[in-house]
Amino acid sequence: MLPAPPLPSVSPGLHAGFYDRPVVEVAEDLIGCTVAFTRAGELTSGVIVETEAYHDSEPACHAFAGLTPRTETLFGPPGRAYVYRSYGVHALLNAVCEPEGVGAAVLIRALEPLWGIEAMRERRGSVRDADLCSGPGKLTQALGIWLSENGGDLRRGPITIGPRADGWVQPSIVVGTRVGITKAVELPWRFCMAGNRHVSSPRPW
DNA sequence: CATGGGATTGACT
DNA sequence: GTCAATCCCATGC
Repeated sequence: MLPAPPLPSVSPGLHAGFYDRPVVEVAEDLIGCTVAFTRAGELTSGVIVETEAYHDSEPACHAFAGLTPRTETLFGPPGRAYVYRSYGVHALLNAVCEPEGVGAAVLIRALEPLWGIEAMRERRGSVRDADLCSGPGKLTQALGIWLSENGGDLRRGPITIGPRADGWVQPSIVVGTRVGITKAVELPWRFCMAGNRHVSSPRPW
């Protein structure tokens, strides 16, 4: 169960040091935090219910091949948005972690919608509400996040990630292996809010 | 410079 | 369950 939702304003972002830690730790701690984005004056936000960690030491991470034009943001300072195109079709949102010079990020894979649900429905078409943000490509579509947001500061916006709400109760978190990759498939670096209906498939329970 | 492979989704069988 | 869409960019010749 989620606590009462925060006010529908852009909450202050998490402090800079939050992201300057081991990426797997940040991935777990981001569960329950809030992503917000305003496009065309319309605020949409949701609670993070699923994440995955990626690190340049393992081959599933884009940064594994080193610093390239694509991975510039990944190797940059922590607390920025890494947004890239997936399968030529979708935009995927990540939070850059660990010190500058280390290529690491948390992929935001699913949200439980909080505000702007009507705007999400308009952008997503006729899908069940539980599927508005139940996948990494779905949530960027629902919030209206595009590649131009790559490199943005997650504390200042336009995309912000705010802390867990007051009264937040730590839920049980289910750990699993990452989705859709072919390398380093065994690493248990996927984190999901247990039993939450907005977690993407395949569900780890 | 040509090639091929995705951190996915939705439509269809 | 299968499969196409669609494009950035890393890799290799």
